[in-house]
Amino acid sequence: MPATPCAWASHPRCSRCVTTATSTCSMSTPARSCGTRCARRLTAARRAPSPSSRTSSPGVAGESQTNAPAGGVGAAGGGAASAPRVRFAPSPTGYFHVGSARAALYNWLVARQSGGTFILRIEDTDAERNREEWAEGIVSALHWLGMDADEGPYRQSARSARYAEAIDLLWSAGNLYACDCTRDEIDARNKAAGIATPGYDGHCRDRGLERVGPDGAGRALRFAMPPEGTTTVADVIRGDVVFPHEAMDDFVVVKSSGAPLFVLANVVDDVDMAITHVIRGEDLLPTTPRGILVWQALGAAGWEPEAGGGYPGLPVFAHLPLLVNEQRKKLSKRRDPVAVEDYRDKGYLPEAFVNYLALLGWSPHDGRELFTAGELIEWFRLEDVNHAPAFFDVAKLTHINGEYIRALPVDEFIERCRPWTGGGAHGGGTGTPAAGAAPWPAGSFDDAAFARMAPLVQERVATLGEVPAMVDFLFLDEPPVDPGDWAKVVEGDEGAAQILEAARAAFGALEGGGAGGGSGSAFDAETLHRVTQELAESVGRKLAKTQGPIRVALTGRRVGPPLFESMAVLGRDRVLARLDAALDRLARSAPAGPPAG
RNA sequence: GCCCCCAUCGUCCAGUGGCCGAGGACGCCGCCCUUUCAAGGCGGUAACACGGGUUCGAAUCCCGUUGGGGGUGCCA
Repeated sequence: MPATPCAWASHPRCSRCVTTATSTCSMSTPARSCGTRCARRLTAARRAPSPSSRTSSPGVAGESQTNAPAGGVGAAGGGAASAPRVRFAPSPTGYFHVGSARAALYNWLVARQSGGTFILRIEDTDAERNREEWAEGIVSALHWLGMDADEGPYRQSARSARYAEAIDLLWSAGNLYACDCTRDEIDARNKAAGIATPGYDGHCRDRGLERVGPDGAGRALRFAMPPEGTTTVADVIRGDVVFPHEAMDDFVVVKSSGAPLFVLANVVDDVDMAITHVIRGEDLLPTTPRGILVWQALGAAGWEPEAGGGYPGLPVFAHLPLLVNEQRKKLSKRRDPVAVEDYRDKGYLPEAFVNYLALLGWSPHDGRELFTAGELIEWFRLEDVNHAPAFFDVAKLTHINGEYIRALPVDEFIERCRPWTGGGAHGGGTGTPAAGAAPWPAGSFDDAAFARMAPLVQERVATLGEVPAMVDFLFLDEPPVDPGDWAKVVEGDEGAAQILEAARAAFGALEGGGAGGGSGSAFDAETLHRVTQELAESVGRKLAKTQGPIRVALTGRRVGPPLFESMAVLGRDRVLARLDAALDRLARSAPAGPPAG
């Protein structure tokens, strides 16, 4: 097998690495990327068994098939010659999977960094997966992430005529044969043959069945595999992956209903849409050789792509490592938090989410972990993507989200909170939790009050969804008393009543803001801090221990934004009223009196 | 069963034959700061799966083992 040049078309000087497996790429920036990966691929290629077989099957020629360009970089699909055309091709499932989001991101990055086209194609050939709102959900999730498609969304369900053409063509060319075996029959034969869990045994391959049975029912159509030889997937991330044909069975390409299956529809679309780079999950790697065979069979049969311009060479492939859970298993929707919409609703910022997604399987050479989409586009390299599955770590996502929130200008932070605070109108599009998510009555939100608290809240939350609980005490008539906090910090503290009484007196002596009365001191954070400090000294406690009961009385919880600012925003009247109420409640629930003895 | 992929701290990455007595980040632990909680600062914990080989020298290259994962559908 000849040395294989790097298939990564956009790489300006990759052809330098072609010569031998030991040659070192001399390109300067970024130094490691090209030389290393190409070296990897070359060694992988050397490992591949040399093709030797020949076939007379109805399928395509049985020689070693590969998507590696034969004569140099420029031969790989349209990828090298023109701007890349990448596609994100999810099947609608009712929600947007984080793994899909990452695949979409990597595709989007390749398009953006190369002046290419990012195409969205909904793979809904399966009638069960064909709900309109599901497709809309994909579009809106992509929009939220800032990755709008340049083309599409195309719907496979709207392209059946095209698939029918391809099927007829392949049938005429002898690549397909009809099969009327049932799954049970196949299993029975395999079992009899002593094979545990096998594929199709080729039973109908030479029976010459018609596409339609005597009863008028359609038959499934299988692709006739070349019996010998191998097909090689030249993968940008993994190098050459060789699949012996003898280990692949004759796969079904058309259902008995006449509907096309994944490999067929997927390849027809990629050809028609002139896709140059196929970037998707590693779970599709084992089916890629099938797709390559179909791609080649279609070309050999004279298929004319919708896009025109002649039949395209194979696309460049890149199979991304899977995203896994703590059990190292593929993320499952049943037990793992995989819906992007849920993260959106919890208050994760799209830019933070994208940042984290990018880090799952890739990182810039300088070790930076926080970067803008623009920097990502500039630095990202598909060939630098890791090979091993990555654990989707919500804790780290959350940390990064917190970094992004804290970096926001306060004004923007306030705006971004609107979907959760309910105050004013918000721009729509990015927002999200269901309307009325805020825990207070619609009309009681006070923009000015929230604005005063915002800087303090901003540095205390890691997600926007945590914001309401930080400020709800300001917009509710009664503080939302946490039973546990009340029991521990107020009821459980023998000095609480004394502190509350003293606080009531000290704060009451301050002016409420208007003129007249009081000590002449304003009801502001600085003064409140000083007064509370004095109060603490008078009862012989530290400020930290003193503010506890007051905090719970006023805000209902023992943790929250700084107390004195909170009190200032609350205002003198409400502070005094809540202190009274707390004293009242304490008197009723826990009759005072020192414990005996 | 068969085919394929993968293997550095608990996690995500850095590492591409000597600069590695392995670096960063998240998490965790401790200290500092401090009106709670965060944030921030400082310090700490913790990994090259195993065995062979190649080499003067291997986390790095090769082979094998083990382990994990994916695929094996008239799903995608």
